[in-house]
Amino acid sequence: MSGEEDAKGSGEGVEDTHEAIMGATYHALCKHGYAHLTMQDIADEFDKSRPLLHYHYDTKDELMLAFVDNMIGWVGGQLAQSDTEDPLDRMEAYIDGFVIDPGEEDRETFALALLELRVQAVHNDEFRSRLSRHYENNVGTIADIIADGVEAGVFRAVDPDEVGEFIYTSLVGARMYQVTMGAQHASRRMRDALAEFVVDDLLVDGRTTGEYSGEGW
Amino acid sequence: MSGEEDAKGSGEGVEDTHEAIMGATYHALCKHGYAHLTMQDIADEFDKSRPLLHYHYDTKDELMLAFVDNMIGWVGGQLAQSDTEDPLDRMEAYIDGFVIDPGEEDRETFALALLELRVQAVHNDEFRSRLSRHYENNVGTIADIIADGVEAGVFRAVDPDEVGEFIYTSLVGARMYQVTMGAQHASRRMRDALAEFVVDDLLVDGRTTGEYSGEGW
Amino acid sequence: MSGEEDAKGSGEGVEDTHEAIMGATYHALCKHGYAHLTMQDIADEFDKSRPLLHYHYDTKDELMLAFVDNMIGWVGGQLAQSDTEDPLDRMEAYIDGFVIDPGEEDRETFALALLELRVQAVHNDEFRSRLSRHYENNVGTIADIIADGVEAGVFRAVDPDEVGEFIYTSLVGARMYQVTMGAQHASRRMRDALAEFVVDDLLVDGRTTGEYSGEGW
Amino acid sequence: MSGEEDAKGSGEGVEDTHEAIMGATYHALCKHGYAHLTMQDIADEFDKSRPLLHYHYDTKDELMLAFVDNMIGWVGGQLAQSDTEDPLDRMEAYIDGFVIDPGEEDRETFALALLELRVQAVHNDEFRSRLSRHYENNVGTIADIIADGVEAGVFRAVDPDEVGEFIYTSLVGARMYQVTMGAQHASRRMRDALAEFVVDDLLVDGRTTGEYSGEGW
DNA sequence: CATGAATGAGTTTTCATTCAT
DNA sequence: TATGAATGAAAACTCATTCAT
Repeated sequence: MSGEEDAKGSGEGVEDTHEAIMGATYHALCKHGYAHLTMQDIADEFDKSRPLLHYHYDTKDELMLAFVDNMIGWVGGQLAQSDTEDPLDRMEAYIDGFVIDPGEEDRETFALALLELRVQAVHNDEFRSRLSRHYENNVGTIADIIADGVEAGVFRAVDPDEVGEFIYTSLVGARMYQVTMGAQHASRRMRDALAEFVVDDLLVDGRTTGEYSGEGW
Repeated sequence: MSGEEDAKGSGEGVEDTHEAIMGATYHALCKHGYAHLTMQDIADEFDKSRPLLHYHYDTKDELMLAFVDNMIGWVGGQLAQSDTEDPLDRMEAYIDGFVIDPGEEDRETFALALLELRVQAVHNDEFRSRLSRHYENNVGTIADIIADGVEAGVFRAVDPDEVGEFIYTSLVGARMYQVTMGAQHASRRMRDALAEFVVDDLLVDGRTTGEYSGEGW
Repeated sequence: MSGEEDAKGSGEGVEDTHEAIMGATYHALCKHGYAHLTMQDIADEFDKSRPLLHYHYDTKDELMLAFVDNMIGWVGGQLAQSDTEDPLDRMEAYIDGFVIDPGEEDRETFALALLELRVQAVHNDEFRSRLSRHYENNVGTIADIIADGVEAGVFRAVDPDEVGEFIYTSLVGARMYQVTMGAQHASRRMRDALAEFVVDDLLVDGRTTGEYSGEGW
Repeated sequence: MSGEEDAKGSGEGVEDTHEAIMGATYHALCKHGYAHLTMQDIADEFDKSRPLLHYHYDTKDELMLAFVDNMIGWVGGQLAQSDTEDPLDRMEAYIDGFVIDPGEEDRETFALALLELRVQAVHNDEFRSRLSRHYENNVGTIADIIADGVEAGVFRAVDPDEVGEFIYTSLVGARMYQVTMGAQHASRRMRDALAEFVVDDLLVDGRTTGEYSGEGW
């Protein structure tokens, strides 16, 4: 009987608690913003006491660093998925991944959290080294898609890194506009603009991305 | 008139002091980041004491709000200049205005300060309303250039607002990548990419922007 | 008998654990000092966890009190030994017992621990009553030696308690100087001075303590 | 008019506050002991707020260090006085300075405070270097008296440093016994014993210190 | 016995703000 | 204006102690 409890109760208990702290940190960050985030704010989003945060993470900095890793890992998991081989489809999936439609508050909130960390990174070397690698991976992912497309003859011969960075930073810029200024649909308008000006331009032959304003490419 | 009030004062002293506080705030913000910015940090960049800041601005929030207005005014002054009528030249000037080359630390620092404020805006309505208008102006400026170009027959018929926002948010995204992650030349690469994929595409007829990688268009 | 109580226990396990805790407390006290001593510090010198300390001693105060008793018992054991009857030899042994030569770090450390407890005693009645008795015993021991010497006609007729306290407090003062201020050899210099000014003076007749600076009396 | 106010109001204001903090620290230290001394305890002995302590001394350590210097300075002032040239009188004054009679609670309290700091010095290099110099001065003072006495032919030829350290450490040992264990009169008994066994022995010729138990030598 | 997890009560420290001058 | 001194509120962090297992 107690064995059963152990298996559930303490088996993953620590990991559960760590996850709970990460979640509490996430919610507190979104609610208060990095600049005003206190350990108390995090504890308030947590069903445990404030000192417990220090039991698991010695300092606030250490906790925030773990949080950065956690956020990155989360995003990394999202991007990895791709169930198709077609470069155009993969590019579509990649770009669509940045679109946040009204009502998707969770995703907007998440994007904001990442943005907050990104700005802190300027003043925090540990943050920067982690996020820097993360953003390079993001650029690398789209660059790989482009490279594959070029090789497959789907895209004209362009520098995958340059165009990849162009697409990525544009998407991030639009998302920031949407998230910080409440510019609704900005990320979707960016998707459409990229389809028209970039993807369409990359396509060899007469293939086009079709209607840009609709859901499908 | 203000001289009348204070016979022994220095006439423009108040304005000077306000300017000095804005400057100190700017330097302190860049050095410490919004999250760790204290009134003492600001006073340290100033040759006056901490209480004097409160003499001029009742609270820190009020000071920061004044600082936001100050920053926006500064930028506004920059963008207004345009000594040509040619839409292509004006677009070139607009886009080039976002390029920050290595060594231009002042401009990078300034972009960072603006970015810090932008992120705070999410949690501060006063900030947001001010910055929101500012960013709409920025988009409006490039949209006007495009509209003029379309009307002049230089650019093909596109929606000026959509393309303007595309260009603007892309530029800001690239600048953020450069500023926060130390991605050198990111803003210049964005300029080149926009020239190739957007401006070139907009041009009616055989006109092109020529060499994208060089200094001139 | 205690084995009966705990069939699967290790017989003297409890005592062993108590001894281990006392040892850990001793090492932790010497390393960190009473003022900064934490239960964690003690647990760190132990191969067991912090809560186990509370299993054996309800509170920190209780543990420290047990530690005081332990320290006193330890010292008591040392002083009891005396394999001679000659008062002069016994006095020599007593005084020499306070000499700590360079390299005898263990004894210096021990003296320091006792000193720390002594100072705490000022603010802790329980400590004081225990240590007070202890120090009275120490004074009593040397007083007895003197009394025996007087009775045996070896020492001239002095008040054993007064001279005993003089010798004892002087030795402790010198040891403190050595231990707290790093005054090497201070305890040995005290031994020599006591031999010259006190013991020599006490001796009846032409007997002298001989060379003071050497090992023997 | 305002000049008058300044001269009194703010002229010595800072020094007054510093002195008040030192005084509050002293009282709090005596009341609670170093091990349990908190900034709050100090503030409680002070008519100002807790943060003000940090305004004047950045950290608790810094405050305590200033306190050590303060204590030493205090003692230094006491010892410096000597209105006679006679070595024997000066030695009498020196030794008597260590006697604390019942009722002299202030002096007992002061001795305790110094003792607390002394024990902390073992774990605090800054404390130790300061106190070490202080104690060397104390030994040096009595050694000088002895040297003068030897030169003047009042004392027989002994090593002033050795005998000085003997006298000094003995006095401190007795005072510690009195202060920590409540051994009333211990310091006075030490005075008498030193007079009988040491001073008397040092005197050349038939001069003696006379009755030891009375006030005069 | 033994421990990882958890917590309440404190401790030092920070900081925006105010006050007396 | 200008500032040194002062403070209330809250911040991060510590620590003895307890609890569930």
